[in-house]
Amino acid sequence: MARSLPPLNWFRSFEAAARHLNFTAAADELGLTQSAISQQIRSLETRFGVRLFERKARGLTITDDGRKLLPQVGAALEMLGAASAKFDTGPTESLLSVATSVSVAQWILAPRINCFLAAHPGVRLRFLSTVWPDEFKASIADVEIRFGAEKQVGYKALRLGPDRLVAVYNPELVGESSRAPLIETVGTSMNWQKWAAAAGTVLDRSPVIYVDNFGLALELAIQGQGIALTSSLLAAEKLASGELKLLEDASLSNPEGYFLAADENVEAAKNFKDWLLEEIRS
Amino acid sequence: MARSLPPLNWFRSFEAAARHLNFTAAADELGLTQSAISQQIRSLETRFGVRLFERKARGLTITDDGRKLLPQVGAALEMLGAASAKFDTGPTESLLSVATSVSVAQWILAPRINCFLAAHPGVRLRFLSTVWPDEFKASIADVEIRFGAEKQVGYKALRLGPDRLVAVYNPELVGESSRAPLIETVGTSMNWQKWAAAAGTVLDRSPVIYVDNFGLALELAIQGQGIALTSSLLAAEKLASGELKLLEDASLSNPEGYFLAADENVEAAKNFKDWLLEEIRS
DNA sequence: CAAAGCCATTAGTAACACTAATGGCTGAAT
DNA sequence: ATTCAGCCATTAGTGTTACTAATGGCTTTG
Repeated sequence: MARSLPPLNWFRSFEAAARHLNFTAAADELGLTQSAISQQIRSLETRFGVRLFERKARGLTITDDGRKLLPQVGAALEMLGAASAKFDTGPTESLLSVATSVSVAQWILAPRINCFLAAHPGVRLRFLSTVWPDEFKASIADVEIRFGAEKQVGYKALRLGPDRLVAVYNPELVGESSRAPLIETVGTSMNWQKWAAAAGTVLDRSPVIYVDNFGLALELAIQGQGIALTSSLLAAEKLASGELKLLEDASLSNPEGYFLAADENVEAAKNFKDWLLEEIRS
Repeated sequence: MARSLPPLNWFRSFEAAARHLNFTAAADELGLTQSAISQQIRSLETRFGVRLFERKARGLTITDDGRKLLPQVGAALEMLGAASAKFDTGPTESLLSVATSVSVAQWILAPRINCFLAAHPGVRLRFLSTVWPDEFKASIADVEIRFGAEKQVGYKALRLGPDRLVAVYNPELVGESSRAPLIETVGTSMNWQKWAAAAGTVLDRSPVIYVDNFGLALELAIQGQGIALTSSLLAAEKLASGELKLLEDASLSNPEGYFLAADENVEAAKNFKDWLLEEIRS
């Protein structure tokens, strides 16, 4: 997104034309003239330097380039359409819904959830897993645990912690060798360069594996696939048990982390929140 | 998409302002003036009838409505950016993108990925994790592993298997007691009723925990949280090692499973596909 | 208290996004 | 073979939009 994007109307016209394979029909659908559609598509083609449609006597055929462009444009338009519409909140059932990052589900909740259930008999749980913050799931859940930066979450959300960025490896499988592949998590402001700077060391290689959540990075480390930059919160038990070790004992404060928010009007949600905060504290 | 969408530039300005929480910084980033940003945000707020930001003396805070809007707008912008970037003359890097169900990432790929990397030195990996099939990630990935039913995936996709629906528990933590909580995975056509019918047994209780992917069900079982209905493909190693046991030795054919598709024009993707099919076979 | 930070508003205008009209090309129908 | 229909491309015109520079208001900081 370094340069400006074409106007949204160009994309809309492209998507409609691709569906109808006919500028005139697309124009009818969008309430424009055929001329406008023709000009927008030509502008888009000029901008991208490719032909998006072949013009035939009775309409269009889409080119390979046009076919490539279509899924993302279609999805983006749908997303912006949904974003512009109001969401319906589904009726809340007696079931406690927890929208949670898959990483937290795997490493924090899965080992401990029996304690919560034992302390609150009769409560049933529904987990809604997310890789990235998911507003739809959050809007229908009673509790949300999301990954992100503090300034992007509500002031009522509490960060789960302490949580720092650490480099971990499995000493049994990787050994003390520092030649193991580097594993980096994308989608955060942290990376191996920053860790190395904080550790006062120099990286002699680039990461080999990129993942999009700290939980998978941690799993790969445990499986001996390499040295992973991940969250100390997630890795806490494995570090305490010695199954994982810190590389260089260096850790970084991480602006992104896991934030917990609960619907204070739902008793079970409040209980869950209190319980989880206590679990992490101890 | 019944009515026209706001201009794309409004969404861009909104996203930048939400990131910076400062119109002036957003303006600098987008190469516009603060005035333009201010007007665009106001126009967007007027259009939606909600306040997206609270204005403070030293910048902004984002409202709940703004927070709701942000992820979809961010994702759509990223999509359109990626779609547009495809037509820039950027050389494709030697990074193999794998869009994969989190369950397969955790249970199948994480323990084995070193074998692939060892056999193909120089290949770097980027994992794009999904809970549900994600067309965007699939469209930008070289390999896709998706959960679903055969009739919903392309004819070229191969099912990973054999894979049946099994009920598993951790004998060490749960013991032989059949009073442990039931864990059920939603989003498939299978459930505890069907399993019981196939096993010729009767359920005397309802599930306590619902999860939305087989991988988390399996994790909960291993952690001793109960008896989980999950995929035999995912559970294979834990069953072979005895860490998990089958309840009643009953298993069901499952119409939903994990399907693998690779871009045959990408050498590394073909290699990955061949490797994974071989791994699962052995 | 003065200065800095930062948003809101106004007036002005270049650029854009469309329309109506016209023309060119191909395929279908006779 | 000829005519007609379908449908895209292009042009000229113009109303609207999207921006800028300038200014003002309010709060916070030093």
